[in-house]
Amino acid sequence: MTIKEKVLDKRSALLDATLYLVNNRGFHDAPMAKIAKMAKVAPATIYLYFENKQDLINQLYLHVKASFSAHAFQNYDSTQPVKKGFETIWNNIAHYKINHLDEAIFLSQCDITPMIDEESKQKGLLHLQPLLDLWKRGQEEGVIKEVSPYLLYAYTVHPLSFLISVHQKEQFLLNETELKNAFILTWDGIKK
Amino acid sequence: MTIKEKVLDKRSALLDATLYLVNNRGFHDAPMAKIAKMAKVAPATIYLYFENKQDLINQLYLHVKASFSAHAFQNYDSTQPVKKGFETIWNNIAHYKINHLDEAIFLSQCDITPMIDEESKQKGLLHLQPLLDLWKRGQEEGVIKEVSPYLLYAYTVHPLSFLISVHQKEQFLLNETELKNAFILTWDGIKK
DNA sequence: AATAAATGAATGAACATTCATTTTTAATTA
DNA sequence: TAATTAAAAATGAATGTTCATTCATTTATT
Repeated sequence: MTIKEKVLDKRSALLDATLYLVNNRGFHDAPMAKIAKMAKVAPATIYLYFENKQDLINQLYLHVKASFSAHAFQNYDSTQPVKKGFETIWNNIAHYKINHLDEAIFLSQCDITPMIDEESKQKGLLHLQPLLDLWKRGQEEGVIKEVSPYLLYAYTVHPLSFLISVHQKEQFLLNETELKNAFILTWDGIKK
Repeated sequence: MTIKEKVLDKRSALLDATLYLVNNRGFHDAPMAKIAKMAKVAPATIYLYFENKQDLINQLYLHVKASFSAHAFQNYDSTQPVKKGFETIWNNIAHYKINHLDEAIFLSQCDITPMIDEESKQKGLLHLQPLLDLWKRGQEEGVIKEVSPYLLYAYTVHPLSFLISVHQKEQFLLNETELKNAFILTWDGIKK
């Protein structure tokens, strides 16, 4: 393991521990000492990698958001037909959430609570541009309803947050069958 | 003002203050001292009305959830046609959220974060039964897709949480026109 | 040997909760 | 009605704990 890897390793362990604790106990019950212990590091070491607790949370948010976005546009080709392209992105997002449950739940928390600086949140939003572009093209082609992208997002991507949350609580099993159903509702909602 | 009113008044002021602070600063940054000050009461007084901070939050949750549910089924008549009945409930919910922004945002936080006991959350869920019954009837009549109520909820009620959150941040104006659009997406999603 | 990274213990602030008193209210008596 | 007393409600200061952050040393790396 190179030096750089070792450093990243420690930073990474800290981010992982923070994610876990914030998810399971909430921001109010994720003390630095616990985070350090879980990352197998002394409390003071956190401050070599992060300015303070708020900075740690902000950086974790941007880290997870970046990983999320990277997955979202895998294999996406902006020349595909609108429905096909949308299906690709939507499925990427759904599978990212299912396979990275903790990250998905953390992001949902961030979207809603005042845990993250507004500034960091704004940074996190930029990633979605290709999806907005696709929707615009869909509307120009008369395939997608002429409504605000906020509505489109609310009715296509956001429902997954809820489904993931009940899936995690084991109140509902979000398997491939249900995912197919979900996509039908998604598409029926926004198609013209 | 009768005695009973006075007592309820203080309890009420405490619930209001808690709602405000948790919404704007987060659970981790809503100290009992601040809550007391905002409710114009001494810190110790809180403990006459609530066991501890967790109990205060739990009771606030149940209080808001009850008020939400009361609104949700206003003027709802279970003998109406499915679409009509659903539209009534959905509109009630939408208008409750728009007219009680703080309450709506607080409920969204509760749904996602580990702020509230699972037990209290379960209690809060019971209120939705009439909507579940309506969906069941809709499916029997062949009007609504044969999918899990979790999916139906995710694609009809849950999107409002997101829309309210961007509405509150003034990134998007959720007025009557947009609400009408939203209902079209809602219905197109779940109708057979 | 010099530099960088990591540590554990120490610090001081913030916090939830308690408790000894004070204040308010209600009930009783004159 | 006014005076007295018992009970209830409310208080502000005090307590003990938890926590984020710092710092003087130690350990690892070059």
